[in-house]
Amino acid sequence: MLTERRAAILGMVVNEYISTAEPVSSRAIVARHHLDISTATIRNELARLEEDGYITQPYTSAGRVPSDMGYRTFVEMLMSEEPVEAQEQRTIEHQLHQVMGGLDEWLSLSATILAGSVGNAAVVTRPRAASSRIRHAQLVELNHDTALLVAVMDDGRVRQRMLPLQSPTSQAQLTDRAVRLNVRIEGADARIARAVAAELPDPDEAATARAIADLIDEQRIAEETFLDGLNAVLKQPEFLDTDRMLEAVATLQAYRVRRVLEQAIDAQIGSTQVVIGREHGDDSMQEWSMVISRYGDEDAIGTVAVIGPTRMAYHRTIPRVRYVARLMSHLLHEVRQA
Amino acid sequence: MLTERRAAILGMVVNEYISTAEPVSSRAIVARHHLDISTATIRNELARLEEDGYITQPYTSAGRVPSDMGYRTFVEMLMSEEPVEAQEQRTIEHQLHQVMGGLDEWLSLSATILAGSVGNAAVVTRPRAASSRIRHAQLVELNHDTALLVAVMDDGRVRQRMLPLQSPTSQAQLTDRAVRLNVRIEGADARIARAVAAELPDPDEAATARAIADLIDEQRIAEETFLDGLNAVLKQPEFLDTDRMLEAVATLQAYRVRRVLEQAIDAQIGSTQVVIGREHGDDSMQEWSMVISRYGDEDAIGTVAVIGPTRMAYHRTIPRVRYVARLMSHLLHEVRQA
DNA sequence: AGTTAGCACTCTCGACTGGAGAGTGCTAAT
DNA sequence: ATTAGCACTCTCCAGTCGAGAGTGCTAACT
Repeated sequence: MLTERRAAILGMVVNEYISTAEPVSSRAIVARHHLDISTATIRNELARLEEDGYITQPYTSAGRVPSDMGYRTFVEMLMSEEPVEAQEQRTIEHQLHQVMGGLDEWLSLSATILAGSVGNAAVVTRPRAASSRIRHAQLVELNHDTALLVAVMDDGRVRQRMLPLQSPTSQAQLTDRAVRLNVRIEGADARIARAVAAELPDPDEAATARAIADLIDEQRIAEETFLDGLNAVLKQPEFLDTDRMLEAVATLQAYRVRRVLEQAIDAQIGSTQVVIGREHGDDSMQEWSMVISRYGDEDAIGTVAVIGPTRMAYHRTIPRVRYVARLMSHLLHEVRQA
Repeated sequence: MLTERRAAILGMVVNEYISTAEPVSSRAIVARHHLDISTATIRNELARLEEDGYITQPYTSAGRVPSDMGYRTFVEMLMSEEPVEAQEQRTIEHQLHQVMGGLDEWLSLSATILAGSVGNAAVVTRPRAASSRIRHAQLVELNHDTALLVAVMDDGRVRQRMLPLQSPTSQAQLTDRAVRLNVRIEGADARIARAVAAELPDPDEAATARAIADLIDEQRIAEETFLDGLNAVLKQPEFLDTDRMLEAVATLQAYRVRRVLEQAIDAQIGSTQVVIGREHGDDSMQEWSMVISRYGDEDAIGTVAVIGPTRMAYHRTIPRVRYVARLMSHLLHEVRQA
């Protein structure tokens, strides 16, 4: 049973370990919090906490280190979130409004800002439309047997693909074809676009419509990720031997991270999910935690996440991830409102 | 004076050091090449080479390590390039033809392939048009006071930017405006686009033309880089303490690399440039070498480069960089031919 | 002249050792 | 239930030592 006092002590252990990265001793706890109980009492409680699996010792007679379960309890019951100060909010919003370039730049910048704010790596994925629709298509002549198909999607993103031409076609003819197609296909999702393609008598037009349908599908699936803050993570004391550092670089650049993001796909927008150490299925993620949040709306959903060692400042990270996710929902909304 | 024998010995030292990463001893040289002269003779020659600055000793009575000048001499006079085997060429071309996505995917994939092929990090930059021209512009309604301006450039790339509208404008009106503008502006570079803007009576149309001119400029300047192979470099023995590893990560992610690429801007297309250690102006690049090649044609030029420790397999890297650059020139040509 | 055997000398590197110090668990008293 | 006291464990660091690798120099040899 986790008595109130034991819970309090667990909280102190986690807090202390998060800030010092050193196993926490009974003496450190008493000294730091000016407690009126003795170190021996603390030691008894620590023994119980260890028995119950909340903390472990790296070796006999060293201080205590939180286990995954310890962190989990901390996150769910013990921690008090550190709000994002108005000052910091202004800084972040300001940086984010600097760039009026395009979606990708926003996303990349968001990852950078978030990573900087929490001192760990951050990942942002492109919003993926639940059901993507096309807003507008255009055909541009590239050479005598190829055209470029450019499609603007309803979330403001642009996709392109080369389109082989059966017969030489002038730019004027291409523009004409695009105009005709737009009338029929505007606002269509992939399924409707295919249906339209099937009805079109002209084979070239039909091929174009099918290509558009493909683009819509790709749009729905392609989930590019923007990662930043590698340097920041690698400076954490958990990686101060080379093997671990190499492993860390490999882990962060691998697909695994993406897979975890996909696992969290059922999370609610607005809510923030925390995955700690072994809670990832993946062995190579044992020593990592992720704080994940979704952004967007019913139609298009992306992911913001922070990745770092399990010894992570959850009480700072969680509100910051949530804040950035909310900000990005707003940004996305600004672009998408038709 | 660099006698013939001394040059040969220098070559052996460099080769040996490149493959073992250990200071090269007189005995190792004799043993490896079954020479008919004694280690003492080699030692005398090594002493002369050191006197002349081609090699150094990490500490008294250790083996010899090439200096920057030693590598330079090796690259220019001693090395024999290892050609890219037909088999490897096929593999690379095959991988590169897998993706028919878009320019960016090609570039990113090229960096990955090159990095894998030489076991070091690789950087590829987007081709930058010497003078960029627009091929086609399109306006798409986003909401009542914003439109999306989409411009297809003559190298097939697409740039976009949001365009504030003075007064509510329908999609039909926007399309109409785009058609009118295209007539005047197709094939224009930034300067011409500005001239057209100045002549247009309608303020909205003029604003659009100016925005197009800005996009053309951005296109010319924006030089996005694709980096891959971080893991590969970090596995090199020169980084097996954490400080150096961290430094390496920082160096590779910093702008410095980009600056060096810009320095090499006057290089001929087709030629390959090697910058070794202190030859970079930058102190933080002391221990790095780059093999740089340009690709493209008179109109649009990009850069391919490999970055690694000065102890780099130049004889393998140089032909591979050259080969990939040539390949990318072809690819670019395929897209650009109008 | 250039080459080479022989040898003393230098420097690194890994293994080993021996406290010092931090921290615990246990026992017995409060 | 709490606590003082103490023996015990384990890490970490600094110092030491010897083995080994490699050189430079000298003197003899071709």
